[in-house]
Amino acid sequence: MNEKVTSNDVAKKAGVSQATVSRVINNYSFVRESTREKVLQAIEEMGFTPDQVARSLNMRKTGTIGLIVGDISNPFFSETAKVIIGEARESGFDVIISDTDHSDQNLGKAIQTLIGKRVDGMLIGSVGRFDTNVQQLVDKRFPLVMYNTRLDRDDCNYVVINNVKGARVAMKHLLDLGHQKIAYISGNTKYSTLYDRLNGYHETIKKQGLPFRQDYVYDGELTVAGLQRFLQTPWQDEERPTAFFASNDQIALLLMEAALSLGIRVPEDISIIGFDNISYSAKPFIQLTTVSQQHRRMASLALEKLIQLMNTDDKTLKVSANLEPEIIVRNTSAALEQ
Amino acid sequence: MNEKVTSNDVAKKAGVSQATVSRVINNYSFVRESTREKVLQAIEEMGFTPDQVARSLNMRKTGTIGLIVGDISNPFFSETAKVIIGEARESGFDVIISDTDHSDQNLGKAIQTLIGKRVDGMLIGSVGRFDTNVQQLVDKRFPLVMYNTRLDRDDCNYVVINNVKGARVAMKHLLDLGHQKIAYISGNTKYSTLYDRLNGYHETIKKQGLPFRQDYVYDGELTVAGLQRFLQTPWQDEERPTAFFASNDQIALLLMEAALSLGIRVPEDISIIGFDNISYSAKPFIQLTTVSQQHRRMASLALEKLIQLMNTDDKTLKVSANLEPEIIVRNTSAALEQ
DNA sequence: GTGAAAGCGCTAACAG
DNA sequence: CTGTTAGCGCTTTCAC
Repeated sequence: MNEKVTSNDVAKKAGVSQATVSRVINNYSFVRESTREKVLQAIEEMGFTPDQVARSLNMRKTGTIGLIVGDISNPFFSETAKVIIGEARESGFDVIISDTDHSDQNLGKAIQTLIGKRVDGMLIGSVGRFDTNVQQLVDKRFPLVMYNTRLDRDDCNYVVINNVKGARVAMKHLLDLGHQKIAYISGNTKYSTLYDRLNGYHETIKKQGLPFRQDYVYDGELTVAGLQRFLQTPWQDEERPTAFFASNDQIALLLMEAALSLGIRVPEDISIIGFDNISYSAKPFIQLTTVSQQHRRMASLALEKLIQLMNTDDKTLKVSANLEPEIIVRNTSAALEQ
Repeated sequence: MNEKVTSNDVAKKAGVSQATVSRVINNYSFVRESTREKVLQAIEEMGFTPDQVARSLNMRKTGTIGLIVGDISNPFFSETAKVIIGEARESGFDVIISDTDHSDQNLGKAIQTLIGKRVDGMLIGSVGRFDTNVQQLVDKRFPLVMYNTRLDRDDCNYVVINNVKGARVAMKHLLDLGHQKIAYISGNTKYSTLYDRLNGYHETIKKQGLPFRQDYVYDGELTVAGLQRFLQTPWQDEERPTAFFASNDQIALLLMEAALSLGIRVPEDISIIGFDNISYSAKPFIQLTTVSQQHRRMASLALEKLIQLMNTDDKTLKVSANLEPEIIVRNTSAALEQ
């Protein structure tokens, strides 16, 4: 910024050695009060701000963590990011955010630049089950905690909910309301989260002895137009799904849009249940029934675990946590009218 | 990460000097092809990633910019952040995000840590008109571009729309629909954006020869409960506002919630117009009439300007830009029924 | 073309 | 308590 005042300049002005300046900015205890004050005053007068870059270089830590998400404009991620940024700061960390747009290639690049920047640890909210870039990080035992999604291996650190169970809970809710013909809108199953939810759906269908119909599972483009086409599938009347389980709230909202545009009423004509409980789902004009994955708590825990990881030398420490899914019944699901 | 491989290690392995390694990772031209390849191979084999911290230290730049916003979970900011993060990466910058929770004190601290981290520049989306911390940055000619809000002085860099005009446009829309009794829901006027919009409201009221009523302006707590109380103000029937101008979309949504909970229909009973055009406002179950401030374009421009600023030594360069407000008419505003 | 050497601004022993 | 001395891992002259 202005004419680069360094600890050396401060030292000269205060008439002490540069090391002493370093001692006072680091609150080292054994500095005579009078010299401490001299230094402090010089710092004040010269507008000195310690250079964290230099500091990082020989401390081998930067006080920065990397946060990688698939889409920061998705409320799920912006809401978790808020928690992470806030609590990280309280613990003395800044956070660099990378947005991958759900591309594996971008994820790879993001990891590379973050490694280059020597972040002390990473939090990853979107990672494919078999992502090779993240696998390598794990193999290297780089301090890393995944949340929301995780790799398909156990020797890694993550905070997730039991998504199979979450899907089961969602299905049970629909079944309890009398629905039997339940369609599923799948997101990209490269993510464990979405893969597990799909499995929970399948599992429930099977356990209930319901016929499995491939045409009840949508895995096309996640746009209003695509979902409109799905809703307009030429089912026989008695085969038409009466309930739709969307693999997350964003998708559920899209589905609600599609239904609305087609004059299909929710929940009168069809019931809809989502997953995640993003804050918009609670809005009175939406009132989406959904399953909470306690995302703020998840974010908070993930950071807490990461900090543990960064503070230990035990390369074998496991810090994963599992949260419980929780159903939130609102107005988009209703009993099936006979 | 793993056992810290440095350019020195690479140099030894490749049988060249460390300086040469530096030359190849920086794509310096005058390196013999054969030695370049030797080095590249050693880098590959050893899994070497250049230490950007060391690099930053003597290049006096970090390739990192700071982004400060009032609330990253607000879609306006997460959507602009997405643009900024994406385009910054394309230009070789990472971004550290600070979330101030709209507190001036947090803003001050955020600036301090970002300065300490030696970011190459800053983008600030939320700054009070007279904020002293940011004033100091401007005085120092630190590379800084504000967007959305700005300081109340002209010798600073910003990208904003003409908010007075935007408010005028919003008011005109309501007036054209026959509304005369128009209430205004004010946000915190420490922000230029919200200050200007309030002025645009006042100005229009005056120019139209409409009576100015203090009880038409709400500047209480921005919660559903607070807005419910406002809607329940014991106005005489003929004094009851027929239209509400909310100073931004978030607030408009809260107002819609409040109205809904009170059984007040929009737009049948009251018209509502917002400001910002966040993506949720376009959702079919919301369909909020609003004024766009082209926020993605604003973010993109702000970053572009910042990059200009960071690439010049001309400390007097001014890079501000003004965008035009644009009304988006949807379903929350309707002609006044006589 | 390539090596040697001098820092970038700080922290961390090690003396005294 | 405080100064001196090495680096941290790079980039960048300046020679050869």
